[in-house]
Amino acid sequence: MFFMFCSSTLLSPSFSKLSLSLSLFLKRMISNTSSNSFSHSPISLLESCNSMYQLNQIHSHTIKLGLSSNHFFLTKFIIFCCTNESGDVYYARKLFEEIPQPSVFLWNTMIKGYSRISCCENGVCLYKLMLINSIKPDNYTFPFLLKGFTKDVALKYGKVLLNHAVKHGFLDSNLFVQKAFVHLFSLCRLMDLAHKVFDMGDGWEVVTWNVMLSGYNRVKRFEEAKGLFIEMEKKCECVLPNSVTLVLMLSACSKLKDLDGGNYIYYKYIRNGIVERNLILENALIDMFASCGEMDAARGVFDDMKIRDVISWTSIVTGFANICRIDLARKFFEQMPERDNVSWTAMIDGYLRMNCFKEVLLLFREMQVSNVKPDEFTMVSILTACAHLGALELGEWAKTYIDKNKIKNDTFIGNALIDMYFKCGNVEKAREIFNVMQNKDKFTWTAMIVGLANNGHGEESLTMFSNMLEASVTPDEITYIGVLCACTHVGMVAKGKYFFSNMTIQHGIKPNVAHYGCMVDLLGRSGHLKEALEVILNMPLKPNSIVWGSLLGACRVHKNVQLAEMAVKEILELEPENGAVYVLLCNIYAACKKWENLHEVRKLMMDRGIKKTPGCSLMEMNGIVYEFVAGDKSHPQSKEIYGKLENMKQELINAGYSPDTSEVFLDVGEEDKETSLYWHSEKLAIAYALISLGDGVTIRIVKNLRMCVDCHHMAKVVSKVYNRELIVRDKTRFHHFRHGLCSCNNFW
DNA sequence: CTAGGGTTAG
Repeated sequence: MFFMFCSSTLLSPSFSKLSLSLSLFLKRMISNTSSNSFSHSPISLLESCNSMYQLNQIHSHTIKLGLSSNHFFLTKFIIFCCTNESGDVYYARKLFEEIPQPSVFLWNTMIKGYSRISCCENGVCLYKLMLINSIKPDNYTFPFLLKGFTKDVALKYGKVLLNHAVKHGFLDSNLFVQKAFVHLFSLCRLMDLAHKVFDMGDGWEVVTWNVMLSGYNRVKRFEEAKGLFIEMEKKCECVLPNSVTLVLMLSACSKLKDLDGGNYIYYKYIRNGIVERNLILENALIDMFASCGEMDAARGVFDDMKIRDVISWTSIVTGFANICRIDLARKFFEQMPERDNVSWTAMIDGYLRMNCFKEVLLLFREMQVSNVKPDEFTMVSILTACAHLGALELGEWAKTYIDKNKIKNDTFIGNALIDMYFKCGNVEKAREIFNVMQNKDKFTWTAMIVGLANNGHGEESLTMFSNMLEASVTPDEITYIGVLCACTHVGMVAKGKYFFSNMTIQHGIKPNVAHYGCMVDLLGRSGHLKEALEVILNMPLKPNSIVWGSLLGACRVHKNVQLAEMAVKEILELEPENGAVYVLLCNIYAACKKWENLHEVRKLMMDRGIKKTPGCSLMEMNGIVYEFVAGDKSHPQSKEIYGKLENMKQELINAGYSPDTSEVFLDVGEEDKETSLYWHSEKLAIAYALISLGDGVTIRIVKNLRMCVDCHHMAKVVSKVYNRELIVRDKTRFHHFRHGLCSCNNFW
């Protein structure tokens, strides 16, 4: 009735007439509040008000009637403004200020209002004000207050508020208060605290269990989520998992690659229909199977689904990409009815995993054409591809794109940028990014340590490492690989040994095969071949081909045929198809002029039908990446390039370059090896750069194999004769050439 | 309270 009255008030042109009746109505209402004639209860009438506009009407009339400070009305107004969907909390606050001594109830209502509109800082202010006014919080205060907290605010005030709740005795008595704190600590990732509070309560409903599980998932403590779930199952009389619980558990199993756990959930709860299926649950199932590599099972779920969304499809694409079935991933990707940025990024990452960087960039272009906006995940992948291609211009374009399109510049992006700049040889820019990054994680520091080491700044790399420790960031096994790398690249044998032993002593990291590989590399490159061999023979793990490969590389440098033979035999035991190893042995024999042995190996290769994969070099120009393969003539300007090489040769020889063909042999196909017109891929790239790149532009080349002596020598002379800066990144290290100087002093 | 994609080394 009152609602109708209000409505007509709003619509009627003769508002004043009606407003008179309202005044009368209100007066009667007040005089009636204590009477029993509630058949037309004034309270219930007021409560049927449902917009701020209506509330304003009533309020202004109470003012006209001189009832502006009437407690009953103010309270009702505040409740409306704080709890109704359309209520204006700031309006409530003004009214609240007019009440000289508000009750706890009113304080709580105001706090609840701020939580409703997600102004939790205001809620906290009010809570503080409440304490200042000597009002004690009750067991409603905390649930209302905490409800609207964001992660940051929760972190800022969570612990203090917990102390308050303990002090007032709510925490061990009131389930609602406990629940509010479990939610809060789970939200701000303080899972140990959340668990503590959780253990104080008993008989939790399923939602609270779920909050705990999702909290553990959020902080990637999946094992503990599993443990909690097992605990939950023990209490099956009191609480049963629902579909949300199962989704959380499947997600944990997916991240743990725990197929047994995933199957357990599937068979116990899902397959038999104990818990009803829904789209989210089925997608979680697909994801679990897919990340465990069980694509048949994943397909089974996928095929049986009544409704599939873009997430279902993307999970299948990701699953195939993860087991390196890029063809099947692509097939499903093509068949998708719609693709979002996650689908595109998943496909892009599939190619990244296969080291198909050109496909990455092609796909990215396609993505842009189809008008799907990349986000920070996509851009990390693009930057990673640029890093591997040595595509600095493209990488810088990506950075500009990120800035321009306001893509979230998070730690992942920063790390990827640092890595990209280092891999393109731009140390200065990498440092710049590092310096402005506000959140540095272990990846950031590791990228710096590795990047500086690779670019010949070994000392600075080790300084970074001590800065990292000072910043209380815990290094992992990869950080230590970087540290050992730094020692190797500047020949600090003693320091390397020191760090190798310290890694276990200080940080409890057991050296893995790769670390032993680093030690072999460190000792071998610096000429301590016997010691390097001892490391291999005494290591507690089975040496893999990389470890033996390090020794082999060192033998090549220091021309130790005996050890090299031994290493090769070991490697060929492990990888009989590894063409590069045969080639390396041939190179060693060639370097020592042991022609007979060389022919033997050559014959062995022929008999076994081993073919060496051709080396290739990449170079970027104007954002386009060019690929050069040794001896190849497919480039449209091939003639020019070879011409340039021929006339370069004389100029270079005049400037002190003497061609060294000892290592050429096996890089060439059968037909080409007799001709003198054979050129390494990086030489083709250099020649092309000299033809096409303007003066003063740095020539940047990425080579997928080890740079040979001859090319190294030639690059040095090129930088002098043509006054060019040259950066060549090969499989094992960076080579900077400027004015004929090489920053890679202990190249060998 | 619930589902999909990201960074480092060898």
